[in-house]
Amino acid sequence: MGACQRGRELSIRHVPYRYRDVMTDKRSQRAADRTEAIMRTTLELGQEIGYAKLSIEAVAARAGAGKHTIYRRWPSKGALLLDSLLSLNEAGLDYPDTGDIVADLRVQIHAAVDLLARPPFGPLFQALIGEAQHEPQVAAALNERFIAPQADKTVARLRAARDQGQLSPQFDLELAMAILSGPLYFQLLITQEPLTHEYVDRILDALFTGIGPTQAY
Amino acid sequence: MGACQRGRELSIRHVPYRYRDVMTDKRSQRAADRTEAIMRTTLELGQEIGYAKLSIEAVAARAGAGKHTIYRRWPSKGALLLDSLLSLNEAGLDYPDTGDIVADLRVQIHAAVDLLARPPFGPLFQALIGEAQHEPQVAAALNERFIAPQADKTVARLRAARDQGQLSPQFDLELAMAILSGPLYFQLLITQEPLTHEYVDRILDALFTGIGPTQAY
DNA sequence: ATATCAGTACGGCACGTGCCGTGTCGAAAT
DNA sequence: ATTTCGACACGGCACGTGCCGTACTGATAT
Repeated sequence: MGACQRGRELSIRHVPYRYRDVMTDKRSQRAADRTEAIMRTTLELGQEIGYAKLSIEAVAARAGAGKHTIYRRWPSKGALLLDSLLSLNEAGLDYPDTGDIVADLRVQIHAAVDLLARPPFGPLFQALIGEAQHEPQVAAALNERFIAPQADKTVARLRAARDQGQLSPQFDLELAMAILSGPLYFQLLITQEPLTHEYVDRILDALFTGIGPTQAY
Repeated sequence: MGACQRGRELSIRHVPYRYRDVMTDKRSQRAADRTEAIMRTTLELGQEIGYAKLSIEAVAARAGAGKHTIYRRWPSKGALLLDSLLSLNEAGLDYPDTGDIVADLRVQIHAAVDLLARPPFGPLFQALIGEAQHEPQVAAALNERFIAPQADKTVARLRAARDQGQLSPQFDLELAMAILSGPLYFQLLITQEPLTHEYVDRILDALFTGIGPTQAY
């Protein structure tokens, strides 16, 4: 604990300033390669033995890296795993706007569910959310870099539908997003029953039968 | 170390522990007292230093108990904390049926939120849900002994309302429970914004404006 | 010459497990 | 009725293990 307490913005990773934007010089390139190798190894090992048994020592050993190299960049196991998971998704997912709000939400949420609740990365995501419950820094980074962007896209799609008159002008976009997402995380984290596309569809059907454009809500 | 190594018979001192003894004889009563003292200490220490820093060694030390006594009864820190938290709520909470489904749900959910998201026990509950993400046994126990009973009460109240004609006969009770509960856990575990009564009310208003008795859903 | 690296060693902490001697109990023997 | 005994859980202690996070080394690359 307590490595690098200096507030470095919202980023969890400790990237020296000179590595920030300039990927052109060879030194930065080397560092980036090592960083990527470490993250790849983290995902490998994590899938093999699970988050609980995953240790930084083991990652360093398999990656052929020194522990110091890892601690230089990440303050905790959670931060390392978060970066590793997000490195696969840096571009983010793009979602359609076909004009059919329910169909588009379905595509969007199905994709999120596949990423979050299915192998190979679902179990690691789930464990990371667990870790966030007693590591505020991990919680903040997870929110900012994964949850919020995903939520923003959902809200944006809902807003477009409202602007097109498919939803009531009083429709509360943020609340609707929470009502759509909540049951999925409830199923994933609390009841821990399988989170299927069919379940997503049932929720969408239930909600949009009741909150269609003709409803006051 | 090797003081008394002579002539010890090979008797097995530690016979497998039978978990639930009959509480009639004094021996069992003493054991129950010890158990309660350990759980009380667990909650004390947990509130002071948080779940992450809570160690079984520290609990044993403060409770004046041996580590063995703890390991004899609980397989993990999570199991110990779960028992400790639930020991306060053994009776469970009773909820009203005034005939007004929305008002009754509000009372019910407000009480659950107060327990789950407010000091003194909210943070510990939250950490325990986190632990459940990488300890399946904790997850199962948490579900069986806290989540499911709470959900059952919500479903029961919804069923009564449906039987009284306040909800459509096609109303899916389980799904509605998940849609009611989900956003709360989403707020608690994912966005980690404050979980207020006002937020609960907004969700209830939003949902029951849309899913009243005249709706097909 | 400078900086980063892998490798290694270290102190610290909590884990989970042995064994010790003690105290309390109920049952059997005296 | 008193004593003796075995069964059992207990607090305490020490052990070996595993991982933590840090510090130092010499090699390597620019």
